[in-house]
Amino acid sequence: MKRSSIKDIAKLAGVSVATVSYVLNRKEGQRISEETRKKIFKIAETINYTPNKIAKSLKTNKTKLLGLIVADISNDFYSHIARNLEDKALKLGYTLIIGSSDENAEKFKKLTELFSQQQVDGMIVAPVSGSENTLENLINIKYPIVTIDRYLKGVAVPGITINNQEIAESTAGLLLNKDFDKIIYIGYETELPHLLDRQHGFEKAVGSSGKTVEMHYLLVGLENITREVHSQLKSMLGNAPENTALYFSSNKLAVAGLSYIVKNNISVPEQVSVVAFDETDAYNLFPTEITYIQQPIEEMAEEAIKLLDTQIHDYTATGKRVTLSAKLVSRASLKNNQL
Amino acid sequence: MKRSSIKDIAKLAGVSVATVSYVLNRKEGQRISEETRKKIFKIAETINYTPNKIAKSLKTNKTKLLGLIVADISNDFYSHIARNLEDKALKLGYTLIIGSSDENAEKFKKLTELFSQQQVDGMIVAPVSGSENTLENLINIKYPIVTIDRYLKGVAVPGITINNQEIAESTAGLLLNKDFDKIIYIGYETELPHLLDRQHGFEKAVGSSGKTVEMHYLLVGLENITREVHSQLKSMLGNAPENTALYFSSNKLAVAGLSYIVKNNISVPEQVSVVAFDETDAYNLFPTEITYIQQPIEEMAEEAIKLLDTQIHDYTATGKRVTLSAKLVSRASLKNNQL
DNA sequence: CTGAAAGCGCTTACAG
DNA sequence: CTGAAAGCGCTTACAG
Repeated sequence: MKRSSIKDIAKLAGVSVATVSYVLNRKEGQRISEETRKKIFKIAETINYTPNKIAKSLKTNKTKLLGLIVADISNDFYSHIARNLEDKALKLGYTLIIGSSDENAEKFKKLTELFSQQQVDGMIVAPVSGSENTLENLINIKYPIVTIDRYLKGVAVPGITINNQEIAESTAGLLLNKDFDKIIYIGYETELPHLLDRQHGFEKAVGSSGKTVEMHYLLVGLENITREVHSQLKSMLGNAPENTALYFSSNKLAVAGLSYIVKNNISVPEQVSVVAFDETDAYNLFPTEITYIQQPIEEMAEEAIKLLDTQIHDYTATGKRVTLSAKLVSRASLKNNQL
Repeated sequence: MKRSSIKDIAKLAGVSVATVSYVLNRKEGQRISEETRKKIFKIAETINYTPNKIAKSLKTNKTKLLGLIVADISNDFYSHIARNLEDKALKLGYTLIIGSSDENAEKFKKLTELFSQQQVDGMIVAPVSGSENTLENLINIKYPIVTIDRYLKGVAVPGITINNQEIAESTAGLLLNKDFDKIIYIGYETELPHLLDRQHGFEKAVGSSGKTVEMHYLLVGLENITREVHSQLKSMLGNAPENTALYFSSNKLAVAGLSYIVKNNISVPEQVSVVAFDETDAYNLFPTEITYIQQPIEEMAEEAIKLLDTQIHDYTATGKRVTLSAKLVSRASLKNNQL
């Protein structure tokens, strides 16, 4: 594979590489005569010139590359985040490098190192438990970083979050007002603040209601989440539950839980009402339309890129956080959902 | 953001940059005295040195970056492909840049240009209709390319495919042998060879059986696939279908179709048997376990990376194609599925 | 209106 | 065992 360079064009046009560079970068319209401009463009086209951004990057210290670290790109939520980020990034001339951390702090660190070596202009990350130090080191050297979805306690880095606690609290309130005989909460056992926020919001509503709710916590990143959820539901619901509400704090948990419901012919919302955090196409295959909490993914992506771009051009470690609002999409899986 | 360079280390260690480079790259174990080696490593660590791969790339003409172009990264199938490619690539020291073409030849071309400017060492692409020229130009300059999932007619480029025609034919044969009163095929109206292969395989089996099958074709990349499939099924199935079989040629079509079935309380497989190409988590929420054709995604990713790596190290435009086998996962949605 | 030259951070033959 | 030097393909003050 042989690539042509600015030098080749210069030689063919009988001008200096400087001139070629000026023309190709469309700088200072008046600088170069229209004649040479035309000649240069034509030659560039005929020899099929593509600029070497690597060389440019070395000189300008900008790569126009952005690193994205998610927990797992094959997860619905993150692949949609990635897709939206890709679009927004492209608009500002950035290209995305994507890596999956697998909820592993060591792998997370490796990815940041990799990205840093590739000289990405900035990173958008969904940090994992135990990656506080990694993030802090990046902040210390003023590497432009923005968190998305998640954040870490005590680490002052700009980022995008949603109103986790608030939306969980109001949703819980909705459930508590509907006089269910039993409310079951299926969430994660985790240190991740954004998940704890959701949990605390839920608990707060429960506390002030004076009612009891069965809370169940599963480990984040569990191998066989489905089996785990099934066995939990089996002991809690049995085969003939009545007037019960089920709250899932992620779409993965919801899919696992709904598959149990389907397999056991439990009817929704007659026997069990269901509310879930986050959406997924899978809901469409469930007999009842699922009530879920919808995150503003496109907006999150837009704000994340905007915030990162700002950091790149003018680094100020303010730890500015943007909070967006998730909303409850009320559908048939929640009884009397018009109330 | 201030980064330290090899020069900083050289100065601190009182040696030349050449020496530092040799040590850090662990070349020729004997060359440098153990003493200086240790000193250099220590200094590198204390000043937190990260190599600038951009500079290295400029010199070595290798970036260790791979470009991946899929139709849409938020699509289940492609996000899983991407995830597996990411893992395999990392093992060989490559990092993935990902872009979505949206089935748009112009966007596909733009992405290849972008990747080429970023000097990716090679590309893994799922080409779109109309991108023959783009691919050919890349091949002409001997850019290492591997196709995955799809391929294009008349373009000799190495790639990974599955036995599309064969698996579609044998699956169709299975359906035709089960004396359904009606068999309905829902596929795509497309020029994409891999999809045509599937269609032709299906048609071949139908032809040799002497039976009739209702074939329906939808445009690839349709905006509202769900509505379209619903309206098709409404006219073909009505509300009380009997002894009917439904074949979907992608997971997206299947999800659309199954949501119709769910909403209309049609029972599977009692009234309608269902077979789909490709899988998705969503199947878990459907009351009956879905019979589907499973592609060997991990193996496809492994072979793609291997093939591309080979091309990168020794370019020979042989157009070598690797064909892997998809297999039918037989479950309850197909009546008498033990036969 | 245009060119010569330095320099971005590395690698690597070559010389000693 | 180690260093001086060229060069990868660009950009950009500076000089004319």
